[in-house]
Amino acid sequence: MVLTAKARQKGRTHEAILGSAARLLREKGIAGAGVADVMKGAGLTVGGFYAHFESKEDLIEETLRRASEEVRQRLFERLEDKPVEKQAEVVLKRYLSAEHRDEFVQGCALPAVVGEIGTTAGEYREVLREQFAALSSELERLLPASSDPPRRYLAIGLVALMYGGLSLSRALRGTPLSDDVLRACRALGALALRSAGDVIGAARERTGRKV
Amino acid sequence: MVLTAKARQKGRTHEAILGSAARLLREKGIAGAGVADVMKGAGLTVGGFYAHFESKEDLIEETLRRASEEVRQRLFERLEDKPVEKQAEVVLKRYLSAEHRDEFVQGCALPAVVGEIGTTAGEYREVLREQFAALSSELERLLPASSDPPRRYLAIGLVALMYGGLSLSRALRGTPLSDDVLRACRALGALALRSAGDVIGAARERTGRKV
DNA sequence: TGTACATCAGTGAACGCGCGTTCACTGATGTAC
DNA sequence: TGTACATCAGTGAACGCGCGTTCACTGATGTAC
Repeated sequence: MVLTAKARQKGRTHEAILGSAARLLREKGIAGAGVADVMKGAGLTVGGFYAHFESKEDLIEETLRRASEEVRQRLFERLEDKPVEKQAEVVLKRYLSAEHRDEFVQGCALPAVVGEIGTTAGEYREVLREQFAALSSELERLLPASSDPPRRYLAIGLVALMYGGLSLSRALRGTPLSDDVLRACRALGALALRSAGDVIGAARERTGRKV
Repeated sequence: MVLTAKARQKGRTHEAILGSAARLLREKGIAGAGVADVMKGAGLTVGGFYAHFESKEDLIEETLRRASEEVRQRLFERLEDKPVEKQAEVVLKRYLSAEHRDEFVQGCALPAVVGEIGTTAGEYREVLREQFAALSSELERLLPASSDPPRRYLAIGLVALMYGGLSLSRALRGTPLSDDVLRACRALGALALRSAGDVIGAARERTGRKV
């Protein structure tokens, strides 16, 4: 027997803690997601926490990785239904939707953590770097070939636009500006995608070959 | 005598506290800017704080307003030297420069506060709304007439891009991605500005009149 | 102008509170014989 | 299979610490006569 009943139960509890942490993290940020609250959200008491994680820092790192991966998966799923040249825009619209802004349980956690990572010693900088890179390179694969800006930069810029828009929209929740920000970012993103495509088209016309 | 020496001294101290608070706020965020530290930075001790501000919340509101106004002023100064059609891009480049990213003393405070405003009860939402609106409408005045997206939305989107880029770049400080993010956002912004201009040009050609 | 009192910016210790972490303990599960 | 012991996930109170705020106090400045 590789896994005893006890070990299986521990695994389930571990997941429950991570789930509770992800929810609180998105809603209240790193500092706002207290260990006692996280455990309460998983139906447990504080003391048991350290049987599962070395420290709060450890929990946050694992939660960030897990949550980012989930969001990324949901963001890029079922794209085959859409025409290739529209797929990037679909991702943009999913991310910059009012539903995603209001979705604390499953939504993107970046808006709740980037500021804190920037202002504190930055223990989580590496996790952010790796998750940001994963997001932008997955988006890059949906972009048309482009030379100005290069495809990689276009992807990075779009992710920054998406993050900035969602972040501000969440912070402005309840005011009319909140929806305006989402709309504006969708429009700006679409304009950039269209233009990058056009540049390709124009270049192709001029040079008579693929770029 | 309208202002006694004592009152003048108090005014100077008030400014010193605000200056110290602005510095700490940009560097460490709202939660990280402790009242005792702020007072120490102004060469004072904790207790005196409440002769100047009702509460920490009061201090942060005043600091946010003051700091945003200063940044806005610096961002839009000496633009007359530049050709009209380049002014918006100059603002973008100033905001998304490596110098601005590293500038804690005078740089933009938004990256340090937006996340916290989004995740806490949001006492500062109104201040953010008003400062965000001021920034985007000042930028709007530098943009070419545009109908898709409308000029106002273009401005809002660009501010979100600027904020997102600076925010991520600061959080990724020290990694190569940090510079890439700035570069990518500058390129994306420039592309959008160019394209919005082109759309106008194209529409003008088609319709034979000003749009 | 001089004197006696009032004001109040600023001091520094103390307060209550919430946080991350520790710790002695419990009891169900797992292991050894 | 049954029994005695070991393990360890989870409990809940307690710890130290940093925070925002309060408070009795000081002493220089301002006011009234």
